[in-house]
Amino acid sequence: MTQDIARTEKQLGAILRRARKQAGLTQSDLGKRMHLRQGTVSRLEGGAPAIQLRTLMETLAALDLELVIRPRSKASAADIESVF
Amino acid sequence: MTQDIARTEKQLGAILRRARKQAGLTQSDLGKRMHLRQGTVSRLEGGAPAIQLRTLMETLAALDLELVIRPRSKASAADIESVF
DNA sequence: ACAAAATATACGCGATAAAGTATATTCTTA
DNA sequence: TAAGAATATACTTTATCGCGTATATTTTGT
Repeated sequence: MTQDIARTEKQLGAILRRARKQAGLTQSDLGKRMHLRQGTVSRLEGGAPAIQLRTLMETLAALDLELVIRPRSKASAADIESVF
Repeated sequence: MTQDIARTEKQLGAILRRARKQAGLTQSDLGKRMHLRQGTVSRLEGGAPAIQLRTLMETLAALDLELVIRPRSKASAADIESVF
């Protein structure tokens, strides 16, 4: 699964956490790459809604990820939380 | 063209602006859909980096868009998107 | 060219992010 | 099960959000 859909902050956080772990990084490691506190990374991954956009974009860059914006796919169930 | 890559806040803003116009909405129209002021929509579309994540997610929902997070495309042979 | 509509900015205000620093709590794993 | 590591929380300070409201500056249509 190289593509993950995020419609909520929580989904987005879960995706980022998985990507970070896959890269073998701790929150502190990742934070050091972009001047973010470990605690800030924790909030982002936890799905805090009031995180700043800059923080998200920096994190994506640090994890070598990119954002794709597209019309909502209809096929998928609206229910989410299906994190294994 | 149904998929737009955003690696910076400015790119993201431009994509949202295009989607809004395509939906035939003004910034005020869009703002009313989610309790955001016209001025806030303006900043988001302008690429302000300190916009809050919640604001982005609400805007995506109001425009019936979704976010996809994926590894950065290499732009070489692996770039499947540029078939057009 | 002009009026109307749309968008960009601005100010005060309450709320809150993120820094800096520290500690508590929850995993790991030897 | 007891470290040790990783993650979640907390407090103060500084900066900025988004609101409400208003206005300035484009952009659009006739």
